[in-house]
Amino acid sequence: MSASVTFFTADFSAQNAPTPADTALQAKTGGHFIKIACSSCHMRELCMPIGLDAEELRRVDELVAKRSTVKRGRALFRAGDKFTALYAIRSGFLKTCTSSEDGRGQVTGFQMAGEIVGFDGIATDQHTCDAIALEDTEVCALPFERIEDIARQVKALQHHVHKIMSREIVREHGVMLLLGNMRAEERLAAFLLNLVQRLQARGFSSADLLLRMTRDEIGSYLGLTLETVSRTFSKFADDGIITVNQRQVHIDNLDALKRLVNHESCH
Amino acid sequence: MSASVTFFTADFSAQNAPTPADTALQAKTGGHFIKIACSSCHMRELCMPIGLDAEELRRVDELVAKRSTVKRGRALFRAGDKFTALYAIRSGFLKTCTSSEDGRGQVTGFQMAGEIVGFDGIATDQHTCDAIALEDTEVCALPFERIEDIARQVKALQHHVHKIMSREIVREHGVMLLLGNMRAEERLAAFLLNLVQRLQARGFSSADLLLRMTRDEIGSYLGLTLETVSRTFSKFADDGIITVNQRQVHIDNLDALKRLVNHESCH
DNA sequence: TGGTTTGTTTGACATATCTCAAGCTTCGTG
DNA sequence: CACGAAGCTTGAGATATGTCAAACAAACCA
Repeated sequence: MSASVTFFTADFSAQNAPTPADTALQAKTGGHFIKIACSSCHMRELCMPIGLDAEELRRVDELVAKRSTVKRGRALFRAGDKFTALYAIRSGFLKTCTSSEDGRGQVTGFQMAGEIVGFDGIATDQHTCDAIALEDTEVCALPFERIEDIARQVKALQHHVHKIMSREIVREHGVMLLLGNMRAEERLAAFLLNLVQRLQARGFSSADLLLRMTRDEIGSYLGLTLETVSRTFSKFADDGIITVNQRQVHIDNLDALKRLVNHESCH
Repeated sequence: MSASVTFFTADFSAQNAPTPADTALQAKTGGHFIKIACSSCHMRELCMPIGLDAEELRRVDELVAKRSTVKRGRALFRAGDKFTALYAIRSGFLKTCTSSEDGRGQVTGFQMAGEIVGFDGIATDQHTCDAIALEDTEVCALPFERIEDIARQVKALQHHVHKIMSREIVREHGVMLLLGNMRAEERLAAFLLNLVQRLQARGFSSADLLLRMTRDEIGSYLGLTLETVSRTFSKFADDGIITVNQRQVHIDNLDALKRLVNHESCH
């Protein structure tokens, strides 16, 4: 993955007609000029550094180059692509996955609105993983050179970028712990808890979730086969912990899930 | 882990007597004033951004606050400690490890000279993992606020910091792939190859290596038990791929190791 | 120097998860 | 609407790795 953390995104207000002075804040998308401004994005509280003054806000608003839509199944970028920008997810859902020379693949993360992808590309100026849309997804391209330019002027933005990358590193530590130490039930429980927690932070129900990914993709992320994922879902359902209807999952017993992750059940 | 990538470190030249003008470049360590300057560190090519002009070099030299030694078995920092600085490893060897609430631990990385640890702390201003010295280790403390201040002035340093954090993210993707997809032999082969590759970049033999960590620590990093690690070492030795004498490992057949990682042998 | 601790190796056995296979459901498309 | 493809579930059996145990080696310390 490249990031699964909140940042800043750009807002789309159809009623805002462009003016000549807006040039720096505009982007042509699908034949329409749209105003792009992080400061008015509804994802703002989730993503922006706080405490910016007016001047700083103005600068940060210049971050977004353009907004675009990635159709379900299509790639936002692929391993090997030249790295030019980070992408803030405005809506939708992505997975990021690496693959090794011999063809093994690994889903490294799932990203949702308010999160940023693309950090993997900075190291070598080339992306090292694919970012694939699991549903139609709107993203704002943030040219990385522009991010660096503005970060040199706006201290809060600079620190924000560092925090986000650090969070991504910490997140991956958590995944390593999961992959290295947990058993199938614990992994799936941790996965579900992480998803609902992130959805809840975005105002969604903390008990209902619609999985955007296949059992295979969950398995890849968790280091399990799709069959084990499926069986574990069934087991949780039998135990009355969740109700599963295809990709629709309802959490009936949150505490039981938490206990599973904390190892309090078995052994 | 916090980082396993090269950065900048400070050099220690005992013959350099301090002058009053040196104040900003000095640190008191063990009662002796020592001159600390990244620009003259023997790890420089490994770690510093290149192409700095004289003025930029001067600024970057102000990064290091102090140099200190961490005795084998002692912690450089621990999860929960307040985050104030990154640490450049001048010599020695570290491991970083996280642990979950229920007491499970996971070694997230091994770091050697020329690499930086501590990035995990930026996100929350607290470290989230322990950094433990596996042998007596010299580190340079780089106060993070100072890094950010100078990065705002020196573009090359700013980009360097971003690259290093990105590299760490990419490295962890690799570990995730290893933990999620590989079998014991492949994991250990990948581990050994990674170690010799990094040692080789530091001028050491590409065939001989002295493991600084226990079988248990290797196992934790690779998501295996120490017994499996031990057995796999024995298997490699039986197959004539390596020669093992305690922690001294000689690689007899590098290609065989590479083939193992690339899955070309089994299945 | 000897005794204790820590780390390593190896064996026997248990088991969680994988593999292979079949049947079923849902979704997309012509 | 029907067909095919893709995704999901479940079962039976195989196996890689974990667990437990014992013996050994090395390192450390009094």
